[in-house]
Amino acid sequence: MISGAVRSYKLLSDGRRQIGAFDLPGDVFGLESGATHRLAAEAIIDTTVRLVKRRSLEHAAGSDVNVARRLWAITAGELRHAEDHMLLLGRKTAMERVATFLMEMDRRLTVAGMMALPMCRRDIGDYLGLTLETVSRALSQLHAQGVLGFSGARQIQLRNRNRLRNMESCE
Amino acid sequence: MISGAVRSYKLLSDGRRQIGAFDLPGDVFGLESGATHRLAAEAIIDTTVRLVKRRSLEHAAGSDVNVARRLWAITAGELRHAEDHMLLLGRKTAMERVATFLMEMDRRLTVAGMMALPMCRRDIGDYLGLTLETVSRALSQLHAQGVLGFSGARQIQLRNRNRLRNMESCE
DNA sequence: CGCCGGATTGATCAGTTTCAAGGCATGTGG
DNA sequence: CCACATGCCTTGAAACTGATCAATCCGGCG
Repeated sequence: MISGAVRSYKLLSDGRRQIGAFDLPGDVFGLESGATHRLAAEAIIDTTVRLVKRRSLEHAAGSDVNVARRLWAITAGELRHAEDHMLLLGRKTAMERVATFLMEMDRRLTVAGMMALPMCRRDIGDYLGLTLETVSRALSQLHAQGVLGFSGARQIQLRNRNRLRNMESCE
Repeated sequence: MISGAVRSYKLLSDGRRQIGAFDLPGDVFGLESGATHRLAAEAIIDTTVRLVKRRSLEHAAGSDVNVARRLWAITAGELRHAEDHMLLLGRKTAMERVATFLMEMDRRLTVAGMMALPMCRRDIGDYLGLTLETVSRALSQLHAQGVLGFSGARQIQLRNRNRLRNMESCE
């Protein structure tokens, strides 16, 4: 992916949604070993992606061991993320989830001390297995504690990363 | 894996546990593309596994394209399972989780109409992001409804798979 | 027979969701 | 330039689901 932001998700028949990952510039997504699509993907904001045909990938993987290794490594990286995320969804509290989310996004998209979130509160909730209200309340609480500052709802500055790291409840 | 049953899990520092997968005979587990271990794995019952050295795998993958493809496919299969499980953990109700669990185990270990669960209620809870009490209550309720029968707490016979499939709340 | 770990069941509690109201920014048309 | 509509976000109160705490129960085994 070149620029923008994408959400990859699954839906239940009644509309409940679980976002499995947010894809940001530099990420590879939609990669598949088998035949069928696993997750739906949508751009959240204006997005530019680089398309690679399955055919040409298979060809390259078949002829070059390093390409094959690289493809495997990408899938393994996604699996690692999914395993971390299962721990979050199954066992963390709402505040721990939001803290973990902020640390992840800080790592991936903070520039010059500011983090510009491309997604709305509902998307964050569907990523963390929470409602948008619970996400909003957690962010408000962190703001009240001085852990973060806002410049508009989606422009966030982390003021106390240590505090946040403690709230994450890591392995 | 030859025989037995294994649980693969992650722990939080305070002991909360999330089981990412149960591995049963025929499954490959512990496969890794990078260097480090991602999940801890423990046998639940007496278990026999076939060990393969990382070194020899890497060698085989480097020289044989089909082996490389197969390794990638195994990791991709684990990713697919993790994505389904994130949907369960993030968005399904307790009863839907238990129903999904029963359908999965039915597929993987029912023989002659009986399913012999190798894991205790706590393990099931830690797999489904629930407490052991909630799992027990859901199973009791299904028993009362005639959806399943017990012969001892871990010997289960599914009597109404259609009903169970409806409770699963699939995609 | 009596012990022991695992399982069930009951009562209460707490965290998150749900429902509802209102606020704030952005954009559009008069 | 202002009035107003719209989408997103915040906040409050009530309701609910699943967690916690606690008491048995059951089955296998020494």
